[in-house]
Parts: sequence; structure tokens; C-alpha cells
Amino acid sequence: MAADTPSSRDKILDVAEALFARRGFSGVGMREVADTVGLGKSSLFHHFRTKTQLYFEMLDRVLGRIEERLTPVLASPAQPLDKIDAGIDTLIDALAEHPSTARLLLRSLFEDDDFPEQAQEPEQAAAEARLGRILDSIRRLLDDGVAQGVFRPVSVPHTMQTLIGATVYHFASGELGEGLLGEPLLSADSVRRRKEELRNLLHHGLAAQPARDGRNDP
Amino acid sequence: MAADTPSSRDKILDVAEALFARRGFSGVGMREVADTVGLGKSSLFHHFRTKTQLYFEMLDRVLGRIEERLTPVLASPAQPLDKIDAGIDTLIDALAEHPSTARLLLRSLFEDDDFPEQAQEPEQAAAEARLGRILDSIRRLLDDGVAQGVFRPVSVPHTMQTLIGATVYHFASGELGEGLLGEPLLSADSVRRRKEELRNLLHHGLAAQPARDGRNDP
DNA sequence: GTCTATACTACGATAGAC
DNA sequence: GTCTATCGTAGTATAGAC
Repeated sequence: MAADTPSSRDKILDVAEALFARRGFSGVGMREVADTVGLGKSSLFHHFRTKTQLYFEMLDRVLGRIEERLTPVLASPAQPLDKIDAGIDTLIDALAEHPSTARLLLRSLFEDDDFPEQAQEPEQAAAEARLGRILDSIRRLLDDGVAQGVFRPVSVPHTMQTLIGATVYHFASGELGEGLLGEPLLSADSVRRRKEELRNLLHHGLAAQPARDGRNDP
Repeated sequence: MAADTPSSRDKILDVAEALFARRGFSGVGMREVADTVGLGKSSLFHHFRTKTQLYFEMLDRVLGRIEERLTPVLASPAQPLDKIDAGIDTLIDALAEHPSTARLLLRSLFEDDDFPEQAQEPEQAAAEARLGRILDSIRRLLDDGVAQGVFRPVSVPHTMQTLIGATVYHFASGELGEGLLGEPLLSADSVRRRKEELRNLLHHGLAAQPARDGRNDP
């Protein structure tokens, strides 16, 4: 399936994703995007009204890939602790698939000020709505776990923040993270180890009782 | 002590800190810095050779404030678990003191590509060395805790990544974090709660045995 | 130490030919 | 749907008067 020779639009979105992830909204010029795609600068404005629209359409596409994978996992009828394991596996796989994803997501959280004050593009609202849906489904999972007594009586918002930090931040940490780990962030080994460490932390730190584990602990 | 009418240099650094935190290196112009300080654009270049130098000198100042507070705490002869509690308290206090600190630190991790390729400024090396010292002292603490059996046999690098995410990311998360919490990230209540949640998570998730706690858990 | 003036490049965006 | 040409603005940085 797929691989239908990609349209110019898709090629532009691919390039924009890689460049915005590396240098942020203000750090990337339409000229650079055009050159990388192999088009003239003006041709970009035929496909996207403004740079801001290009940015948010690309961001929504990234969020869509996450939502698509995470939603079925979090909607399953499994127990909260199993669902959080599966959800973290899925999220980490999604972040590890494209090196730009985590960086883009993290950058998007504090690049709201970067955009020209003009009338806000509708694509921005779409991306924000999608992020809201993803966060809501995570919140429901944690709410359920606490209500059922499977999790300690933690603050759900704070726990969500910790989970985002432990997943998105980790895979966005670039040279610093690789320097600490001593290996690439996205190698198969490194990704598996991250899942394992995080799962162990949560089984000990979030579950109401330490829980039957995988390996790694006495 | 202090409050000696600040020099132009100090005022420029203060303004640069706030602006770079909000919009990143590429998103801020020397013109905007100058206007905010109340100087002509050219006067900035009398105090700082280039925009890049201004950026790294400001970043080193921010890291210096952290190092200054964290070093004595992490060098004390206390037990690992007490030291990690104290270290997190200290780090969170430092991050909560200026709203720009966490954002600046997080941005700095993936803005390495943003700078012109020219000969790298010596101020960059100074800032990187300072960050290295801070990370080393944290790593030693975790190494000790694992070696003494006070902590579970976790991966120290992965645990450092989790700690950075749980502190720096949290206080850098801006509107998203405030939307989740339903209150300002930097209010006294919110800061206290963050410390408490993180302490509880670590006492259950990192300590080898669950540990006598504060409150909040049965 | 601050200013005005300026050099040169790049930016986002548009017009209009093909 | 892509191109060349152009507009107006803002970018970093420098020269030189005060």
C-alpha cells in the first residue's frame, strides 16, 4: 500500500517537519524549505497561504499520527495499569519512529509567542483540538486508575506532566540525552530500555501496590 | 546588599533572558532587545560582540544561578535519599524564581542548530562546561544511591532524564501545563505541590524500600 | 557609552508570465 | 503548478560623530 508518488504538498510538509523540528518556527525561512524541496520559493505560497498555515498544518499531521495510534489503545477495556503500559509503549514507538516528532511537540508548547499577531489561522485551532483530545484520553485513564484504587492517590495533572516529561522530553533531548546515555536516543536498544525504565518507575511509583514486574528488579 | 543601580550590561542581559525565553534565539532581534532596554540598537554591539555572544553569556548567567544553589546541597554528606529530596527542592525553587529559567534551559537543549556556523564563541564553551558540572554532580548522587542499595538498580542516565523532564519540562510547559493544572505553574501552592508529588513518586519509585513519607499517602 | 547613518542580506508575501 | 521579478520590512553588524 501507499508510496504513490507523493504530491508536492506532501513533500513540502515532510521538509517543513524536519526543518521546524531542528530550528523552530522563526529559525526556518520559506526560502530554505523551498530549496530543500527543490521548488521555487513562490511555489510554496501556491500550496500554503502563509508560513503560519504551513506550520500548523504540519503540526496537525504529526499530532494525527500520534492520535491514530494512541486512541485505540487507550479506548480498550483493559485494566488501568495494563493500559498505561500499553499506552506508553505506543507513545514511545510513535516518538521513536520519526526523529523530529518529539522535538516538534516540545517546541510547539512554547512557540505560541512566535507567530505574527494577525488573524489566527484555522489550522491552529485544529491542531490544538487534536492535542486536547489526546490529553483528555490520558487524563481519563489516570482518573480511572485513581478512582479504582489501582494507582496511588496522585494528582492527575501532575502525573500527566511527569509522563510527558518522561516521554516527549526524553526523545527531544538530542545531544544532551545522547551524551548522558552514551548511545543514540532512537536505537532499538535505547528505545526498549526507556520503556523498561519507565514501566518500572511507574509500577513502583504509581501503582498502589508494587505489582508483578517484568525483569530487572530483585 | 545588591541593588546597586544595574549597569547597561546587566539590563541588557535581563532583557535578553526574558525575550530569548519567550521566542528563542532566532525569534528575537537585536533591535527588539535594544528598544526594550531603552538603548539604540548599535549600543548593544558595544557591550556584546555578536548576538550569539549575548545569548551564551546570558545562558551561562542562568546556569550559574542554578549551580550556585545546587552545588552545596549535592556536596553535603547526607544520605542519597535525603540529598535527592533537598536537591529537587533546591532545583525547583531555582526554576520557580524566574519564570524564564526553565524555558531557557529547555530551549537551549535543542537550539544548537540555530547559530550561524561561524567560529564558535568562547562563551558557548563556558556555558556547556557549567552544565556538565551540574549534571556530573547529579550523576554522582544517583550512582552513590544505587551503589549503596538505597535506590533500586535503575539506569542512572535514564533516571537523570526523567528527573530533568519532571522538573525543567514541568516549569517550562507554559499554557499547556497551566491548562492541565488549572492554576499558574509558579504560584506558591503549585510549586509546593510539584515538590510533594515528585518526592512521593521518587520515594515509591526510586527508593529500594517505599520509605517513611510525608503525608498524602495511606 | 550612546547616537545617527548605512551596508548588505534575508525575510514573508505578491504579481504576473508561462 | 512553477517560474522570475519585485515590494517593503527587518535582520546582523559596522563606521564614525559626539
